[in-house]
Amino acid sequence: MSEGTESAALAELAKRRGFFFGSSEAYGGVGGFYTYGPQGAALKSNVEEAWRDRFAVQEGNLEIEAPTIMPEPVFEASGHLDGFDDMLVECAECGESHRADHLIEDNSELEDAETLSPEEAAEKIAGLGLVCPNCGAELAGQSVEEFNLMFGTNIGPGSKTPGYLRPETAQGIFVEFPRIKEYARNRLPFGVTQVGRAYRNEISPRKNIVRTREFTQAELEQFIDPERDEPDLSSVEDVEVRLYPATEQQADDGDYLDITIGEAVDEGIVANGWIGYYLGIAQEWYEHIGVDMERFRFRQHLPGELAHYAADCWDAESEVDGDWIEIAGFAYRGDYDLSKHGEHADDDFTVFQQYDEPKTVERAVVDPDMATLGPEFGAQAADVAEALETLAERDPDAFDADEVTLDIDGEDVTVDTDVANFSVETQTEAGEHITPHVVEPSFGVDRTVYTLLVHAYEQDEVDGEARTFLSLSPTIAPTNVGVFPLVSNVDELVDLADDVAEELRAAGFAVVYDDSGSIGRRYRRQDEVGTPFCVTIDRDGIEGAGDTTVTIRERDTGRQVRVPVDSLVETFVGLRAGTTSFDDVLDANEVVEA
RNA sequence: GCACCGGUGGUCUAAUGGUAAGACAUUGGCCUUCCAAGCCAAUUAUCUGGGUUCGAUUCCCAGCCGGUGCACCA
Repeated sequence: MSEGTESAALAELAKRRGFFFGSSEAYGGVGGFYTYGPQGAALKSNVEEAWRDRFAVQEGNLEIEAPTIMPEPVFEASGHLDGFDDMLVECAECGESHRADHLIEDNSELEDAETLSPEEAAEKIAGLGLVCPNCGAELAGQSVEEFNLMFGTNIGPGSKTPGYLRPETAQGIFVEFPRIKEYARNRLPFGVTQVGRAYRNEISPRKNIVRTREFTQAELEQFIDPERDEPDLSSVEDVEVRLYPATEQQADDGDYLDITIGEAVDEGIVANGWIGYYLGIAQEWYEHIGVDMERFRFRQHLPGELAHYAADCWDAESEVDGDWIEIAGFAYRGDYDLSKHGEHADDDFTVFQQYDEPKTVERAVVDPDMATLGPEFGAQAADVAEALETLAERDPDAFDADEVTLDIDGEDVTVDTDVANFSVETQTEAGEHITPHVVEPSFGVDRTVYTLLVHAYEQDEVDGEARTFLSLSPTIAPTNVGVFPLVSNVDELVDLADDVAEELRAAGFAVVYDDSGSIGRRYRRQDEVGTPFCVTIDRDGIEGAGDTTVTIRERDTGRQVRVPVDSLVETFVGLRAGTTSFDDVLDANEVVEA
């Protein structure tokens, strides 16, 4: 396919065949929201299930499901609210957008420009005669636009409890960390996954389901002790990946690096072993579900591209119409998330790590005599006691004197040293509280579905007629099997086809039964939704001596094989799981000549 | 959000200041055939609002939706 037409052709097919289409079209439509039709919903569900199996079940990770709405303080802690009141002003000359509040603060005495209304900010800009930092043009007269990337709402009656639709599923995991760590029995490392919706009020949704305002993420937060926990790379060290490191992107003749995970980690190209581990798993998973690995790469974020908290980040990218789209991100987030919640929330976001050997330490402690401090200092007594403890840790020598001087709310207070009951004790420390670091593989499910569809979209020619088909993997194809009586006016064929469809459905397959029109037309319908196999019941199969047989047709090649009807379920179980290939079925049965 | 372009049955296209044509698809019937067969019939459309006009799907304005570029994507 030539560039630029692939996604258009797919969008047309997606609408017509029930994969996805714009939502609420009956009411004029709404930007950035899509509805998955029957085929799309099934495909997406299969992708999610495949992800869940690989990243939660196979890894022994813990899956949770948190609400999509969380109260405001969560996002104060996470930093998502910072961008809430951002004001943008666009230069009419060069088109560059600037943060209006920052411009004003940089050029005036004002320090809280963020609190201005957009109208006030626009007046300030005009009043101060501000110019575009990029090209120097006057900004006066330009309107100031406010943008909120989070959807806000109110929780309960009235508007006393503001809340937001989560802009990423990750916060649901971080916020519940104190309880999850208990569930995990306080033993690092452990991973927590969540598949769910996230919401961003995008300024400009684009490229159909690639950037929407409501989307599905599959996220994994791997919690580790950076001092102790190393991933076991043995299962992925030989996995070959195509890397596009920052150094190559910056080089004039930058190129991809085809390399194994083991080498990439050894050579420090992928600096963190955990990131390397998940790149390897992701590589295999994408291949398994049918991403075209010739149109796939891992691209490292450039230094300027990194979020302020991320030490390193790699994106999985797939190629569509000549553009690369981000379909997953693998970020080393350090202890940023849990530290932030630890500071803002009441709960404890640390894990107690026991030392291999308990440590013996000498520690200066005080045991203030409150019976004396209470009457003497009244309401300040507790502060005095606390100040004594702090002083003991910081400057034990101060207790050598007869009295110590403390700073209580800016006031010097003198206390007899005796009252403090100062001593140096020998203590045994069994371990320490650490804030776990986070490695975050985060997958965009919708973009993965889109990639699968685009990469599966193929056209060929059968008997001089163009044919369109989706070469989806049997593992994730939304419809597993089409079942057709060759003709619809022979009761024996129709009855047997009904029985076959029913039996396959009972065995857990998504089956489409179709007896309308010509057989070729029915094959084409299934080709367009990527149904990998069709079963046709014909006269040859039910007449004459011997077992009743039917034919199975393979979507991509049109090859057919005649198999006993009794073997269908077993055959399709193998074909769907990928443990049997169609060639295996051909070898074991009678091939039908075209 | 800005700029440019576009919006006609389910889909893809045509045409038009005088009430919309075709293909494919869909449904029913005939036929019964392993790759979109044929024949007969049927269903289905001018994005929304305002303006100009005797009359607007057509021209103008605004909005909505989509595409592309810019910006944004924490």
